[in-house]
Amino acid sequence: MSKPTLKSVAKALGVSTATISNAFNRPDQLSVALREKILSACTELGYDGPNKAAQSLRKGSSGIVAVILSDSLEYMVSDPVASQFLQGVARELERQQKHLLLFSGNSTNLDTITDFVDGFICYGAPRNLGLIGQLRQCKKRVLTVDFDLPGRPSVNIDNEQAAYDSAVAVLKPDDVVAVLGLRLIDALDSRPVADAPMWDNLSSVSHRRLDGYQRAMGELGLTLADDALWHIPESNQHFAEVAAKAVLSQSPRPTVLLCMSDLIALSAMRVALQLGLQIPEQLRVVGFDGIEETLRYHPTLSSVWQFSDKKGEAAARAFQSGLDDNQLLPYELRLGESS
Amino acid sequence: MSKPTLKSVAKALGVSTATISNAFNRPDQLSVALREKILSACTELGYDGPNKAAQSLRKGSSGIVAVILSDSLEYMVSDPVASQFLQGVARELERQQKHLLLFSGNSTNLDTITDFVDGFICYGAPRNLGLIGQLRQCKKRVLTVDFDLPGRPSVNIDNEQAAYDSAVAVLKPDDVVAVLGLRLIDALDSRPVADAPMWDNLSSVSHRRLDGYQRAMGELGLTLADDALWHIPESNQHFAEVAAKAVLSQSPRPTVLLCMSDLIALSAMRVALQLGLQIPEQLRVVGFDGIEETLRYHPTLSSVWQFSDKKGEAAARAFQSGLDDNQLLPYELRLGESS
DNA sequence: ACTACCAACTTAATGCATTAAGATATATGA
DNA sequence: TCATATATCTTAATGCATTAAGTTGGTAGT
Repeated sequence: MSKPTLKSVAKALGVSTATISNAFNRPDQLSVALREKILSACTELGYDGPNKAAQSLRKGSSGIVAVILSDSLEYMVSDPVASQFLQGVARELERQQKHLLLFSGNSTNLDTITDFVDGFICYGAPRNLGLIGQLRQCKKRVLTVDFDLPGRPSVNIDNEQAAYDSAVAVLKPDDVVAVLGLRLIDALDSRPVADAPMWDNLSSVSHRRLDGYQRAMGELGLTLADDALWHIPESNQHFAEVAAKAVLSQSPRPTVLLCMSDLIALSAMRVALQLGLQIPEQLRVVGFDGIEETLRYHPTLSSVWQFSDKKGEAAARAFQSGLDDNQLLPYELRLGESS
Repeated sequence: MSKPTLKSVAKALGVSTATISNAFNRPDQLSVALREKILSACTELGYDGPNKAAQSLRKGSSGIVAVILSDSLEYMVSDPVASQFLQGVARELERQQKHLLLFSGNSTNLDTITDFVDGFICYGAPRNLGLIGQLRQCKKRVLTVDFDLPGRPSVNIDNEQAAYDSAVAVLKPDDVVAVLGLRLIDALDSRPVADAPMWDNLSSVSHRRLDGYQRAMGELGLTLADDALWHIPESNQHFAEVAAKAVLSQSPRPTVLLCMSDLIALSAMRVALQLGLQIPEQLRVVGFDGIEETLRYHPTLSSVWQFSDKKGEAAARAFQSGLDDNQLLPYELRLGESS
C-alpha cells in the first residue's frame, strides 16, 4: 500500500478532499465531531498531514528561510561574529517555527532555492556579486544585514558613528595611526590599500568605519599615511598577523592601531607583544565587533560591541514582521586594557 | 503580467509543455535548434527554469539535505566540534550542489520538513528522543553520525577503542582515576553518576568511551570510585569547571582525569592550575575530540583527534552514495604536555 | 515499393494539496 | 408559515511541472 494522501484519506472516509484539508487548516469550516473523526482516522492510516511540498507549491510559502552568508559556509561557521549572528537567527526562527537553510555567498545561482523558501536574510554582501543582482530582482522577501539594497528592509548599526566613537576614545593629538581594514579592495592577500580602487560593493560596512576613523582623526588634526591603511581579505589570524607585522615595523611606528574586527585586533596585539611592545604604553589598540574571546586575553581589548546574536534575532524578527524599514541597532563602546 | 510558467512559455512558443520541460531536463529529446530557440526565448521572457517546488513535488527530491543536530542550533554553532563537522558537511554539499537545512534536535516534529528534503544526516542522537522514533519510520534516507539506528547507514569512529587507547597512554599502575563524562545520565547539571540510571539512548558514544576507559583500567588493576565518575550535561566551561572542582577536591585526589571532550579537559586543566597543581607531574589529563584551541594553551592537551570536518565530509558523501554501510573513520591519539 | 525504425514532438495522466464558489439542510425570526 | 441566515460539506479550478506512451514524417534497407 502506498503512502496515504489527502485524496486517499478522503476516499477512505467518504468525504471530500476539501474537508480533510479544512480539518488540518481551517477547523472552523467543519463540525467538531467530523474533525475529530478525521484526525483520528488519519493517525490510524498513517497520514501525518498534508504534504508540505504540495502545500508549498499551492500556498507559495514553505516556512523555510534562507540565510545567505557573505562567504562559504565553511568560513562563516568558524567566524565567531558570524556564528553569533547565526545563533540569534536560529533562536528567533525556532520561536517562529520556521526552518533555516544556509546558503553560501559563493554560489552562483539564487534560483536553485528561490522557489523553496519564503525569502532571504543576507548577512553581509555576498562575495559573489552576481547574487546581488539576483537579489535585487527577487520577488520574495529580502532583508539585508550589514549592507543595503535599495528598497529592501535592512538591519545595521551606525558603523560610521561607532568607528568614530572608538577612534575618539583611543586617539591622542600626537598619535601615529594605522588602520587594519577588512575587505577594502579587491585583493586576496593582506596589503596596503595605496592607490588600489576601493571595492565598493563588498565593503560598505568597512568604508563607513573608515569614514568614522577619518572623521575622528580629522578633528584631532591627524592624517593617515598612505602605507598605514591596510587591506585584510579575511578576518583571521594569518592575514591579520601579516598586516600587523608590516605596519608595526614601519617608521615612524604607529602608536595606535584601529582594527576593523576583534580577531584582527587580537592578532595584532599578539604580534605587538612578540615585538616587545608595551600595551597600552607604546601602542594602543581598538577593535570592532565584541567577541567573548577578547575578555579571556590580556590586555583586554577596547572595542565596539555590536551584539551579533541580538542582530540575528532582530533580523529574523524584522524578516517576519513584513515591515520594510531600515533598522539601526544600538552598539556599545567598551574600553579595555588595550587603550 | 504574472510570472511565466512552463505552460505559458510553451504557449508563447507554440510547443507542448513536455518539450519545454525536456529542453531543461533531457536535451537529447529534442533537436538542438529548437532547444536553443526555447532557451533564448526563456531568458527573453524572464523564465528561469522549472519551478523547484513543483519539481520537488513531482520528482520527490529537492536537493535539500537536512542536518539534524543533537541540540539547539544555538548550542551547536558555538561548539567547536559540531561546527567543524558542519563545515565538512557544508563543503561536501557545496560540491554536490545541494543545499543545507539546519534542524534542531529539540524540535518535536520531523514532518514539518520531511516532505521538503531528500533526507537526514543526524549528528548525534537528538536530544528530543521523540525524533528517534520518527527517524526510524522515515521513508527518506537517514544517515546517523556518532550513533546508530538499526538498518541505517552511519559514520562513526571506534569510540571504545579510541578511549581505551587514550587511557592506556596516560595511565600508570598506581593512579587515582576520575572520569569527566559527557551526558551519561538524565540530569541537567554536573554531578556524580553514582547510582542514577544510565541514559542509554542519548549517550551511546559516551558509554562506549566509558567502556574503553574501563577496559584500560581493568588491565592495570585500577578501579573507578563511585564518586569519581561524573556526568556533565553540556560540553562547556561552566559545567566542566563545576565537575573538575568537585573531583579535584576529593581525597585521595585523582592523579589522572579522563575527559570525554577537549573543552571539558581544557576547563579541568584551568581549574587544576588555579588549585596550584602541576601538570603533568601531579595530574595528567587526556581529552577527546581534537580541537585547535588545545594547541594554543599550555600545557597542550593529549587527546584523541577525530577530525570532525572530515567526518562531516564523509557523512555527506555517504549520504549521497546511497550505500547502506556502517563506516568507521580513523582517529589519532596525539600526546601533548598534559600527560 | 514496402517494412522497419528513428528522430522529434505531443497527449494526457500524474504528483498532492488549497480555496473560492456552490449546494443542502437545519435553525431563527417575524 | 415563509423567507433568511447559518453551519456544514462538496465541486471543480488551480498551483507547476514530469514522463510514459502515442503520433507523425522521413530515412534506410532490400
